[in-house]
Amino acid sequence: MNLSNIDSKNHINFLSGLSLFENIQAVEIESMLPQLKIKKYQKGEIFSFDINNRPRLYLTFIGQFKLTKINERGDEMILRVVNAGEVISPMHFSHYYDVSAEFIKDTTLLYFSEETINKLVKENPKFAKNIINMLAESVQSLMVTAEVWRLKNTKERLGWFLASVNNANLGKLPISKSLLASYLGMTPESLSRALKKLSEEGIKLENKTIVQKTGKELCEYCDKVIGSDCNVFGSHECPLFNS
Amino acid sequence: MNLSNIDSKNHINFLSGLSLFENIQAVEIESMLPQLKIKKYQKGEIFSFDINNRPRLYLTFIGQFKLTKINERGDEMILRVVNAGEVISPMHFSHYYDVSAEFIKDTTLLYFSEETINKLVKENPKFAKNIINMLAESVQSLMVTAEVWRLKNTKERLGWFLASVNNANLGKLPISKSLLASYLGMTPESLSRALKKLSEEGIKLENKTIVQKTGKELCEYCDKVIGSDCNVFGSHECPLFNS
DNA sequence: TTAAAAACATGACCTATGTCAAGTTTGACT
DNA sequence: AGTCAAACTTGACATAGGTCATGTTTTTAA
Repeated sequence: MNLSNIDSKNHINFLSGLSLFENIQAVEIESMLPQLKIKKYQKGEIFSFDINNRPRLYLTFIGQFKLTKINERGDEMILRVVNAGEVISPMHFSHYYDVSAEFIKDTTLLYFSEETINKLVKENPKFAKNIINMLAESVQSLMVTAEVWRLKNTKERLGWFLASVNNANLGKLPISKSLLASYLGMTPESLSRALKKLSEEGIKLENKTIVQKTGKELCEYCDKVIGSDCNVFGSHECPLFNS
Repeated sequence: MNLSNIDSKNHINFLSGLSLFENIQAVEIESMLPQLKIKKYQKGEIFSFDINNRPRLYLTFIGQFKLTKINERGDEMILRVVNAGEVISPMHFSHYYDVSAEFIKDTTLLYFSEETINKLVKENPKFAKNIINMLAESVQSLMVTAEVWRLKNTKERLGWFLASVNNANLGKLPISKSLLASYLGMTPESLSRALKKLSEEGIKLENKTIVQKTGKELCEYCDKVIGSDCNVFGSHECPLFNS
């Protein structure tokens, strides 16, 4: 796909807003544009990161998709829900690891090839640092996810997710309930029941928005990683530092 | 702790054998030694990666420990079992993430401070690439672990672990059964029962060593990521490519 | 070599969460 | 506005795997 001037401007703006391009000068980003490829996907489409299109780094320009693994029995695990502005780099996965993207909304992905990224890492220590930060964040988020799955029951998992949404997304649920259930590793039925229990504690969902009775109920489900986005984090009001 | 000449030699040999120092010249490694610190721990000791000693990168010179998270109820999750020659970099974790190391054997850790590592990343693109590879491996291994926990039952989890040990470690179990149970997210009782089911399929543990009836039984539990270490991987004998 | 402790195995029972089936609500498209 | 499909809820029931109690084997230490 050829890029018009307007597209180029848009892409430069988009890229320079990403933390992956923090401290990278505009001229330098501009010089990368010829290597930038674009691909559009429709809602519902499935795209497999196989040997031909895994060794890349993808940037979500517009849209939303889920990164999933499916086993022989057909059980699905959602590794991550990727939103506009987020990056995934299957080029850093094992050569033999199969993952698929299933698009939740119409989506436009931008991507660079592995060589382009590796060249940049070699030539620009700041970019290397940004890649390192991105991977470190993936590690962190996977460790937290593992913990949530392993040590929390359904109600706690849901509470944890709502607490994180409340901090990061102003209480607006970014995904549907059934997708959320799958992401949290439970059935929609269990999510429904968990929500019922939470509503007894004063935590409700009204029209995809989180509503708390006093506004503090979700604090019980917060942790230090998601809490660092909260405006009372670390203060005397924050239960995480008062026990 | 001061380092003798002999220690220095040992450490240089040790470091240059790590994939983290691949393609790094011996002189360069030598120049880093003044920044290298050493700490010894005894079996059973617990060490918390808190604010004072998290911003580092640790290299396991001798010994074995488990990286764990514990929740309020006291349930423990093993994130990783770290063996001699392996690296962990809590400096790349979130500022607020608490993890502990519990030493399974007497252990000697070497470490560099965050500044030392970051300086090296800045100055040496090859080292930056090695750090990126290390983090990418962490991401990969956490994704696989998540999949194992989420999509496999106890028997399959154990089978998967035995298959990976069989490929990577010549069939010798590197940890005790109760530690393994905890690592696989089940109770020792469940592991015992899972082992019983596997023995009906011709897979047994004799004196911490895996014994298979025909030698192919574990292939059923293999996947493409752990299989890439196997000597029949990808050939017509390999069930992963024959279905 | 033996005693004590730790690790492991086995059975009975319990519980969280999955499955299935039958509604009910919501939302998208004429 | 009305229709249909999808999303969600609720109840009855099933089951994998946890808990607890007891017995056996292995390891450690004197």
